[in-house]
Amino acid sequence: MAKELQKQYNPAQVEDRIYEFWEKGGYFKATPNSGKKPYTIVMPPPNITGQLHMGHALDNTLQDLLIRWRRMQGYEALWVPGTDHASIATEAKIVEALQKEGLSKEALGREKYLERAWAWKKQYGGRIVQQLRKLGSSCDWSRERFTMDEGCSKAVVEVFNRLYEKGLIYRGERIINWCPTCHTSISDIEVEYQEQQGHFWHIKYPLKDGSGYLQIATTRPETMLGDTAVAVHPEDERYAHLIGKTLILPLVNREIPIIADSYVDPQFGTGAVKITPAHDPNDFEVGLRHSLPVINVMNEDATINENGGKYAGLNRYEARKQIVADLQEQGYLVKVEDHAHNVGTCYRCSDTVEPWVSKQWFVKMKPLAEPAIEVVKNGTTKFVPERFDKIYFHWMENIRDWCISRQIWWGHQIPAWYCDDCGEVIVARSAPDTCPKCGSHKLTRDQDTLDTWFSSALWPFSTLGWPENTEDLQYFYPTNDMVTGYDIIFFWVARMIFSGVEQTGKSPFSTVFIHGLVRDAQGRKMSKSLGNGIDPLDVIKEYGADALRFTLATGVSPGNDLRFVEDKVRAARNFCNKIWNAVRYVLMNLEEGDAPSIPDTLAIEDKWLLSHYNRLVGEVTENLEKYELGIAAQKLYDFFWDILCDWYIELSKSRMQEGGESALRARQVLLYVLDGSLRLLHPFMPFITEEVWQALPCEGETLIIQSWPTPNPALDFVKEERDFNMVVEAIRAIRARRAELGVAPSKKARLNIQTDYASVFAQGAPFLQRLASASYVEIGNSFDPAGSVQVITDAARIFIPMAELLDLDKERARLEKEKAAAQNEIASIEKKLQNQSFVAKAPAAVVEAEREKLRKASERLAKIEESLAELPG
RNA sequence: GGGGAUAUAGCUCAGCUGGUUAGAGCGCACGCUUCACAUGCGUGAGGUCAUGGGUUCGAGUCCCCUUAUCCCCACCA
Repeated sequence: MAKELQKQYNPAQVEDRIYEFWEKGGYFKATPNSGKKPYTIVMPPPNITGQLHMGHALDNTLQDLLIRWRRMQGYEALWVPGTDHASIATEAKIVEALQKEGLSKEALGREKYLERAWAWKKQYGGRIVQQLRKLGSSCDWSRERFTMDEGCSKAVVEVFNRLYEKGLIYRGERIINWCPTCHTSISDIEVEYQEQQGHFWHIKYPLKDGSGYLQIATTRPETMLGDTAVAVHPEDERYAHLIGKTLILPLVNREIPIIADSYVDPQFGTGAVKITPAHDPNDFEVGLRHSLPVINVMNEDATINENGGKYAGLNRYEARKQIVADLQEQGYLVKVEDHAHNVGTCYRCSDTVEPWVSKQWFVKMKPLAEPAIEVVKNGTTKFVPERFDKIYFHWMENIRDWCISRQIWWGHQIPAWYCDDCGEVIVARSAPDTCPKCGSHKLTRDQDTLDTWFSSALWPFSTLGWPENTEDLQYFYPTNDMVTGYDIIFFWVARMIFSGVEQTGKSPFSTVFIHGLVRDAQGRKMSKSLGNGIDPLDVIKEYGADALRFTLATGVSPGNDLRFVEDKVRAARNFCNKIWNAVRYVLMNLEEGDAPSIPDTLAIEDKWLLSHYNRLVGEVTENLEKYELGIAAQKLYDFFWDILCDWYIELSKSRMQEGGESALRARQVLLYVLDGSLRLLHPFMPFITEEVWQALPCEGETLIIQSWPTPNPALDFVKEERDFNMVVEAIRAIRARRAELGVAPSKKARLNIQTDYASVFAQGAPFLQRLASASYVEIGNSFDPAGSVQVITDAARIFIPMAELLDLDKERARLEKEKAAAQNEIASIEKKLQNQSFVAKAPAAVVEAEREKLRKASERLAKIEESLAELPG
């Protein structure tokens, strides 16, 4: 960079080159048993179907920030990257691609289909991984994994077998959520409920003995084809005499009993509920309690099957229409009401999900949930922010069995075989060739695959080599931080915790750092259908990856959503430019042999800067430890821009011009503070800090592995910091006064300073000249106020001889105003200090701070009064 | 039905375990071709910290009520 010295930072010329430098240099690689303490993050694997979106950008920025920080702190920092096969989403894409060629997966056959799928994965699976590099993600790519690679697949088979052996996986005919479009079962959490405007149909079912009717109400009349009972509440007096009697199901003419079950709410509807065990989860339960037959009336594509008699073949909506029409015609329909109700939809395709009875595999959750609750209760694993543990507990405590089988082909095929001869079920780690029960060789493997989250649940340890007891696993597991969005706590985090605890005996991570969703400027969720998504790659192209990262990391408080506002990115880009130019300034003044160091002799402003810097080091580190990344970033920004650039660099200019020892020392201090600041900024903005750091005469080849600064008590120059603040305050006050009077900055003026801190102001004199337009600075005990504009600070009275601008009346009015303000301040502090309980109960430091404030305000007031008294006229 | 979040300057948001004269960026006004940066510099205007109570020597910060917006869970057919 030194040669070019462009005025503006151009990220496009830097980022790819720096990334390659790091990757080729092997700086992202972690080595087990290096003698350092391990620090591990396992990346939430993005779907191979996906493209990088803002959510990924946020998630990975936070992870990279933590990894880079810990790496610099001297940990053996490992960030494991990888991708997820995303069973349903990927299958949908492949099927779609096949359709375009006029093919179907059935026509192709499973084997050929899977070949196509793998080819597809090969072609697109690397895309998002490349995009992650653009962000600056410093993952150990040599350890990149895929949920369907050999190792992860082995882990899946192992876990399935273990759980089966323990009786925690079972196969059964249950009611599940069926998506007719995706053509598979989905788990309870994959169903999203949407409120829809529907109807409430009141239908009368005739009693078999001809003594009348029982009226029921339903939102889904088509399911009556599968009714096997009508239920009433056992204590409902209206219906007590009917319990045990038989009804004739209209249209179908099936005889069904009237049963009593407390599930029925007598207040709701008619107080009588049609029971369809095959098509409603609650009815299914009722059916079990009363041993009712289960009559499935639907096909996989949600058309009515042969059990639906004349309605067979109709889709669910046509069937509903027809049935309602027939009921009306035959006089069974009593009335129709409007009724808003929630309809379950598929979280992938949004089609209406059908509760449907079928044979599926399930994980028994209760025994797994208990220890998983325990590790969060006892603090082994913590949520940041804490409030998410409540959500976690609530879900875990009310968990139902997990349906894990999916009727699709892309994924981990279930390691279960069925004997064609005796029907024996064999779950095994590898394909068996004989049936252990009957000896038959005719075995057929289960056609289903596992829920994609089944393999994701094992991700923190399967990626480290489990079930083998690898070096990586021993050293890096359990991992430290899991960084993910709150939307995925149930799908993933909870399942990783119970899987980790069950399989490895350890919770997979100590902290779950939860972030929110990235929304658009109006606060709407970014989505394809709204077309309001902002492509992070576009942002990187326009503003640079560092600007994007800084934007995402600042103003983000844990767990809260954040709005993506382009103005913020622009501000971050400007900050990059500020860093660039600060370094450029130093390089322009650099002389042979300069290096970062703390000279033995320090000027007051050097100490002022170093003291600020030293405090920053401590605070930023503390903020990061508490996951307050946004606060840390804000502090770095303020320090760099305000303290370092606006003040120190400006102050240093006089010294640079003078040259000599003083200039040398200024350069050393500047280099020292820049070196440290760039280290602190590196996790937030890795590219520019690396680029610029390498151009500085700092020791070492690359910033990425430099040590993280630690506070140095020798740099706490409390007195000098306070003293120099008097000069800063004076400069500000003079500038303000001049601006108020409309004096052009180019118009220099003499400053006569009356102060009790003569030596401090003597040291500050050159700065008053440079930064407060002083032509000459004189420090003395008293000055003739005549013809002078006055500026009063806590520490000084400053006389600016500008007779032509002096309006005595205005001057007096202004001084009176300042006097009143000072008096008010003093009064309020005195009131506090006179309050005995304040002095007694407040911490000593707080009381002392109040006294200090009072002292300063009093000094100022005295000066104002003096000025007023001296005012001529 | 249950739980949670948010409400601070025109806009977007900080404000950690209670003690600041309540902050930042953008925007706005005024002034600057100051030899790192106009993606800049200086100065300034702008806030009853949603309402009402309470705890406390002291509350934007803790507790309760109310209002508004948003989210999650449950899913009475």
